[in-house]
Amino acid sequence: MSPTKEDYLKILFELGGRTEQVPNKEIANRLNISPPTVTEMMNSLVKSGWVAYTPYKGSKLTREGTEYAKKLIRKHRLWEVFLVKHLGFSINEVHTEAEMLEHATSTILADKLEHYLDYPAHCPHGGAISVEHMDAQEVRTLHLTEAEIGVPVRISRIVDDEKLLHYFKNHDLKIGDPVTVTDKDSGLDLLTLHHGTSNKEIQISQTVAQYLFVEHI
Amino acid sequence: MSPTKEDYLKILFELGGRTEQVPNKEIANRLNISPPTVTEMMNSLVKSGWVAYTPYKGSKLTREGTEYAKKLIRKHRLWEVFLVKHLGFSINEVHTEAEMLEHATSTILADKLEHYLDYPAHCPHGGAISVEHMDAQEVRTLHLTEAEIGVPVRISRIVDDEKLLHYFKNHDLKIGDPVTVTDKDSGLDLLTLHHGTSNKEIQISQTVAQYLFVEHI
DNA sequence: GTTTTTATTTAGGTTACCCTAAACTAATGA
DNA sequence: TCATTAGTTTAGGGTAACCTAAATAAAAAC
Repeated sequence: MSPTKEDYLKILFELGGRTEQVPNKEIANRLNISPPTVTEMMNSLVKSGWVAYTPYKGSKLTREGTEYAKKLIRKHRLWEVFLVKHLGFSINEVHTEAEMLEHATSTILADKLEHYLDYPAHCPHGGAISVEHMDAQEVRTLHLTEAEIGVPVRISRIVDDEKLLHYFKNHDLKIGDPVTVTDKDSGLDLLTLHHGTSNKEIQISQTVAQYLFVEHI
Repeated sequence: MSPTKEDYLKILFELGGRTEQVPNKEIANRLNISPPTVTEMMNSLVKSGWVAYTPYKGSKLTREGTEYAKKLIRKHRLWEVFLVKHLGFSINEVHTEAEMLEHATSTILADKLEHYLDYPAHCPHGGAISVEHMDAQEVRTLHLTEAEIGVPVRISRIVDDEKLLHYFKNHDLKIGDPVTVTDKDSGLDLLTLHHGTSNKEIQISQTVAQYLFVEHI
């Protein structure tokens, strides 16, 4: 498996490719790659058994593909913990570094690293590290956009993407913060929150809010 | 720079490409690649300024190429220290892991890692870590094959290659051991040593002895 | 139920990195 | 010095991963 193909599997996972068919365009957007290249790659991933692909519909991960993606994400998150806790990187810096390291990490190395880090439960962005917990976390958590108006929730995870992390930092939102959605305006793509700790009103775009995960308190 | 090209620079450095012209065949052998591929790659490395290449003669690193190679070797050795000291890998296992990690390591990451490891002087195979020490080490140390008969020396460095490390382990040779060359037979490709710590006679092939470095005691 | 728009695919092309077979240089040795 | 051999290069070819432009399919809008 090449780093390139690993990236496709991971993105597919992050876009919900375990349960739903992910359209080519979304993958193309995320990876900054042209749609024809995605089609080509999907055919190749189908041949090696990682992906089930329906032309004009989209791609889903096979069971093997899902397992592979989870292992990659585990490696990614383990490195993030190491980089933040031991090397002193800031949460916003680690994504790019971990993105490179994950492809250069054998299973043995990941296991030894996990032991060294004393089996952390979550990465600095709140994502579950153990392959078993990843699914459980998915069940418990919901997208901020899905939270009901007036129901208090707690931010439990942020999809780790450099730009997104900056956006949330600029809006004073971080993991563990209690928030309550007070208004949703789809036309303006706006979501209004009451921020529990600062007691302030915060407005963020719904598009971006999709990448914030919350849990019921 | 691709990992592939980085490997070419590193091998060139290890084969003495700072000072001498390294023939294509040696590179081809080391990387398990066909000679025409090496020619092609050298032309490409010349174009980007890393290598000076004389057709039919061989390749030398430019100053920039040498600097680049040293930085890679530094990253490699830093990871080896981490893998052995903190993750509990054995000396023989770390080479392959470090070989992958080095290409995925930014300068910032290497710097932070070095700080975390408390600025180690040598990798587990005895190789100098700081770019400045690498040259100094070269001046001080000599190939075991160059050691004079009867003059006691100490093993200071082993080129870290999986097969070589196994070979030396099988012959009970490790870093720090005092040895004295008692005989050299070029016809049989044999080198006979008196091993200071065990007080035994050890015979190893001269071909392999080229990868053992020693210092005068 | 057409038409228009959007998404996807096909076709054809590029670069990086690898290969083998054949041609050519350079070194060796009779 | 000329022939043989060892090493290198040229020629031609392959796959992976990207691209753009054009064709086609599906979804949305009228």
